[in-house]
Amino acid sequence: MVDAGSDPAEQAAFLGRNAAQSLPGGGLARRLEEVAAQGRPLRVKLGLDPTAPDIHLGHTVVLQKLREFQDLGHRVVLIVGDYTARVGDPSGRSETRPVLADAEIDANARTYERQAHRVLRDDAELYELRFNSEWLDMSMIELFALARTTTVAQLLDREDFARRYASGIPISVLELLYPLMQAYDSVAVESDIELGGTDQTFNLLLGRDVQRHYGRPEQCVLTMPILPGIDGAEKMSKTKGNQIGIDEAPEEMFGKTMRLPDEALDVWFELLAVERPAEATAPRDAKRALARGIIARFHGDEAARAAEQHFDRLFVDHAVPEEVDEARVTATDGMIHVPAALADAFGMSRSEARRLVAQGGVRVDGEPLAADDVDVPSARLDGLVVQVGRRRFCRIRVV
RNA sequence: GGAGGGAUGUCCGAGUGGUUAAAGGAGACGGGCUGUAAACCCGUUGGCUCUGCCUACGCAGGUUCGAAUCCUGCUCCCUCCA
Repeated sequence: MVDAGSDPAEQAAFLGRNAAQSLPGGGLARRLEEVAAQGRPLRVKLGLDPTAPDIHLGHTVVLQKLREFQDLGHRVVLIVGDYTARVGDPSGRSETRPVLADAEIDANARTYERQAHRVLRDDAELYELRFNSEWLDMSMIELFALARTTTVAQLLDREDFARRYASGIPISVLELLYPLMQAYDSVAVESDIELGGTDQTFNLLLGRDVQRHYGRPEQCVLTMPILPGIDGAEKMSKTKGNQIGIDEAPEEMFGKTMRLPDEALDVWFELLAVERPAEATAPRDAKRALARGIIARFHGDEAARAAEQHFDRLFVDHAVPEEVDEARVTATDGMIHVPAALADAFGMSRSEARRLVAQGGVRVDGEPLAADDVDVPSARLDGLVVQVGRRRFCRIRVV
């Protein structure tokens, strides 16, 4: 498990080892001592807004940290922001988030909980799930009390708001309210410590102010660095399409990890807490180890091995994968209209299919189709695997 | 309430009556090189029944042989003043 003793100072050092910031300085250790004296575990809060339907590796950095708290016997309070999702966290945003429909939020919330459990321990003593609609669906009077705790100047002090305000990009009052709602979550669940990415620093710290206004003990704040996406540069996010979702197939995870730029290897190893191979290991092999580690966590060792084999088969041996999707296409007078067949098989437009063929990006049995292969005899494709680019495959079945 | 400015393709951003499916960049995709890395080179990037046709520059109308470009109304946004 975790090689940290029960001594508060040791625990604090262990928990803070790969964190970005622990605020206030020394606060975590003090709080650990307090609860130890009271003979209770810490209440460790994490809020997740169910805005995107899937949890990706970026989220797991913080979840993994929560898991470490659990492993030390502390209680995790996971808050699904079903209410705050109706506002949209403006953190790091340069523009207003689109608001989601209720049904969508509910579905996402369920997915989130299920996925979070792939990292967290589902032990009643160590885990508590709350929905913030439970307390945020408050009366105006209560909202007034909350709104009184914070000034506009405080809110506009936040970097992203300040930047938007300065450059004339709209900020809605609703967005201004967001940090207050998140802060109120802390009041409601009596959190001792709240986790989040570094982009959450302001919100997390505001939680302290608001708790103080409500006469509650102020939470400590632990922020984790932001995991870059598979482009190695920008924050991992579904919107940017640079994510690895924890529900993705092992083969996908392996391939995507292998595409990670070398420069990002260190951060990934550290933040995902995957064991690093020896110093001298070549980047390519280190990356393989990283990929195996990631897959082993979510799919198990066996899947990790299989994924690596699959990868070798495809990209080292340049062979066709064992299992490929099959598409049924119709032939007319024994001829197949290639753009139509490709469009159906790969979910692209016919124009796109034409372009790819013209560029030599479509292969059948390793042989590229020629630009004038628009209508071909069905025998040329029937039962064969068509490859588009380097990693898209589909078997064509004429019906 | 008043005055002014803005809305262009996935995104950013040119274009202010005529070879404009719309410069340029980013991203993405395909090819080459490779370690499915980076860097680099080449190409593509609205749709279709594809040497042509259709649809596109916030929405709806109008002027014109011809509009993303001009006019009218509407929607949304920004700035300043009250």
